[in-house]
Amino acid sequence: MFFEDKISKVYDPTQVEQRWYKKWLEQGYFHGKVNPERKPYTIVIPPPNVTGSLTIGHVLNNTIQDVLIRRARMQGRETCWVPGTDHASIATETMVTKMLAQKGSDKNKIGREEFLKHAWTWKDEYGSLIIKQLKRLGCSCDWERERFTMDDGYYRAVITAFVQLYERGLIYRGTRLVNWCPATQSAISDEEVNYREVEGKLWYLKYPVTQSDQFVIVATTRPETMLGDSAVAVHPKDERFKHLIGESVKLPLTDRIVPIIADDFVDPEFGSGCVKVTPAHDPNDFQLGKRHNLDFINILNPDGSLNNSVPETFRGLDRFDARKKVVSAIDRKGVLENTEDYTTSIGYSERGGVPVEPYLSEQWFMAMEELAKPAIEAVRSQQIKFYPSHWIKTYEHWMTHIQDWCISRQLWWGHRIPVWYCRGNDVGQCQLECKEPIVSVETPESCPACGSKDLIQDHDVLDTWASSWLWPIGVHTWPDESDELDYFHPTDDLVTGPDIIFFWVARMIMASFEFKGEVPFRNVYFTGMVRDMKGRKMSKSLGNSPDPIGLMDKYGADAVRFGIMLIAPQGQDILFSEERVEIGRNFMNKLWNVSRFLLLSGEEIEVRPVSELNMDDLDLADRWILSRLNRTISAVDESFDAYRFNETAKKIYDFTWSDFCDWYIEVIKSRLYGSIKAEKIIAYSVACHVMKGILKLLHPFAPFITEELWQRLKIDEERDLIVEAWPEDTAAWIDNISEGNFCEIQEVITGVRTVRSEMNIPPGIRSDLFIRSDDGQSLRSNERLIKDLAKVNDLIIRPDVERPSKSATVIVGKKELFIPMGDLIDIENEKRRLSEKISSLDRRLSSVSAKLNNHDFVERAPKEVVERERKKLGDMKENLAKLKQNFSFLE
RNA sequence: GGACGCUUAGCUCAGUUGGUUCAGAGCAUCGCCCUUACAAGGCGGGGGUCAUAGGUUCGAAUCCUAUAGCGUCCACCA
Repeated sequence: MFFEDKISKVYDPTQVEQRWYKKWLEQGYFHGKVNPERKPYTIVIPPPNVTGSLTIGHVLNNTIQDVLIRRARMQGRETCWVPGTDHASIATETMVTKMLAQKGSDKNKIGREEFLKHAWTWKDEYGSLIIKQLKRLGCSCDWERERFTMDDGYYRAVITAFVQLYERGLIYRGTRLVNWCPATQSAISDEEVNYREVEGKLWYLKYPVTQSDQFVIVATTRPETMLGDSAVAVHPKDERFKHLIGESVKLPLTDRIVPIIADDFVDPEFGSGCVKVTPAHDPNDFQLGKRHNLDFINILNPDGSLNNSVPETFRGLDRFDARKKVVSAIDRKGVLENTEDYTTSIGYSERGGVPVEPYLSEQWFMAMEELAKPAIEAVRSQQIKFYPSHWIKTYEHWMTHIQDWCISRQLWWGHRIPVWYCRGNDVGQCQLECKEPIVSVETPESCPACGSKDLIQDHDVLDTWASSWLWPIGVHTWPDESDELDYFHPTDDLVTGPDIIFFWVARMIMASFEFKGEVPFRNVYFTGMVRDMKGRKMSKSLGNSPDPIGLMDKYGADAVRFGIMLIAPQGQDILFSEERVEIGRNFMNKLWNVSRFLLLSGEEIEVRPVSELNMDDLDLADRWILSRLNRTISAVDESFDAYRFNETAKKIYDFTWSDFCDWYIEVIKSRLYGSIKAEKIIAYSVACHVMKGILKLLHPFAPFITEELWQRLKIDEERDLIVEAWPEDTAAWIDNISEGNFCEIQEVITGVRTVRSEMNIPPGIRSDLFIRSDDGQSLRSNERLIKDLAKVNDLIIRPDVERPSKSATVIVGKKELFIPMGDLIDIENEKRRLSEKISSLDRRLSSVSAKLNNHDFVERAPKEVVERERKKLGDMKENLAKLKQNFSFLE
């Protein structure tokens, strides 16, 4: 009877997905234009690194954005989701350097210009991979607006921002102790350092006090830095060492004489109470050095090896080799007092993966305090909302303790700092003025002070985040004003991970205030981290990160999207496994098959819009499902607006599977297969209406399959689903009475099914059903429904029904159901069943009556609650009596 | 050291304002079914003193306090 070729039995996503993505693009549905008639809805993508490929984290993040933008599009907003990629200065440079190394080349050999050529080639080759993958996922980005953080326009934005901040005095150059990554040989920001606990040692060293035979003992985790010591410090009030303050020690190995100083910083309780001070290689010692005017002795080369400031035997050694050699040298000298095991936390370079060095160098910094002020206020005042809100505290803490930001990097791939230095003219005049750097958006032709053309540009590039912090304004036309910029900025929602709250979120807020005078976005949704089932982070080295493309090949993009949305509670980490995607896949298949049913069974049935149906012709089930649909719509809207996507997905899932498929479709089968034309039309029209409502609600989550099914079910004047109107909940369809009546019928059917199942009645065998009920009106008018779904032959509903012999009993509400079973009945089984029911009801009854016997409860609880409990007690007593009576018939 | 989060069925997790519908879902498990959309399915069953101890309340998975375990972030001790 069914034509298998018309619609397959199993949903096959592959060609459906490709076909629809192409069609949507051709129709220009993704592109947003300035349109004063409509309210804009904007998102900017957190630009993935050009070097990257799609991870499960990206799937989660971008699915959420697509869900948001698709719903907004259906709600009639002018949508614009700007995509793009990040040049990822240090990450990309590291990869290109590795690639060169494989070819036997290296960046210093080929020089800056040549290196950048390689980098651009690399970018052109790999940069589009993740973009392709996002398309595969179904992301409805405005691809005509795709940007790259180093394209020409964006470059100009970054440089302009630098110049403006310099002119405001917020960007300055200074010599400071910075986090130095010896692997990439560049400074990095505080945020790019990750601390890890490491098993190390604490070495106690004896430093001889000059002109005395005494020693002071200092403890250190880094003995090699003793080569750069320029003092020993003690606490000023420490009685043990008071007499030594102002004296000096002679450093072993270098024989340098350094003073013993007093400073509150020293904790007398720790170690020996004496601290060696290495101002050029430790942040605390740096402060000490400044306070006490000590020498800053830099002992390291940029690659982490020891330089010429140390005795010859140590020169050129790597810092870790030097440590070993220093330890054995002092041991031989007899000044190694003691060695202890010691766990300490060491900062590692996020990209380089090696321990960072506090390293004295000249860098560019951005003063942050002033920039932070409006940004703090915006979040505090809820002008920007965080979901979940507990991130506010983290944000505020960082913002109120904000440090100046080291923005220069000793790298080549990135935005080269727009600063030039004059090397003086031939005459050699105006040397003084030439010391001022020339900071300019345009490349200067000559020195404004002396006219020399011998200018040299700063070698360094900017931190990646000093470009991506402009993303919301930079992807449009900034620094140029335009209608577009004003129309699409601020954006509505930002979806990102909490791991970049400081790197990116906080800085974007500061940038938009600084350069555009307003917030960059109104809401920030922080996703959780995606982990494996053991709770471990996804990582390449663990091999536990699944390939999203492989998953999409196997299950379809919709299944992947829906599966992950179903398990992504707001702000909670997500334990991912393929099983989740299977749930998505199964649901898509369910959806496919219920549509298949409608398409195949409705071939010759006329469909009418529900609004044109005569209300009086609607069946109880029709009213019920329409009421449920409308409740679902408003529940979906509610959880959507609260950014609770997992809840939203779950509601659609439950309604579709349980209400629509398991009940409504089963219920209407008798009408559809029957011979009354009018009934067919009504049931089928309602079913199609509900189905289309489901497709609309689900479209943001599963765009491909819903569009495909929509096309097959839609009537001519309807548009493509992607731009169809989002469903409105029609309050008029909400029908409490029908819901109550239908629920009663569901209970009767389930009750009968349970008994049949427990009594092992084969499904092929139908039985009669007697219902004793004072109020059987609603049941009687739905006889057919009960008969079909409960496999009943004769249905007798009367207040005075006699209990047939050899029957099983079920109590539903106030009704007694009797199922005559003839010889199939197992009396012992039925006895056990009933007595279990009796004792369980007995237990619940006594708990309710205890409650009602409690004076305080009756006095203090709201009236409705007490009334409810009273009614409950009454019903329970009645039911208990019925059960007991029926039990007695079995004796 | 500071901040935040988590602990509910064998597993993975929902549970928004305390009170019918609060103890739920999926997977797993057990029983019966290839019933003309779907076995990636249908029907039915079993399974939890909601981490622990106190407290608030007539009433707590839900609010408060403490404890334990797990996790994340920030600061950092030479």
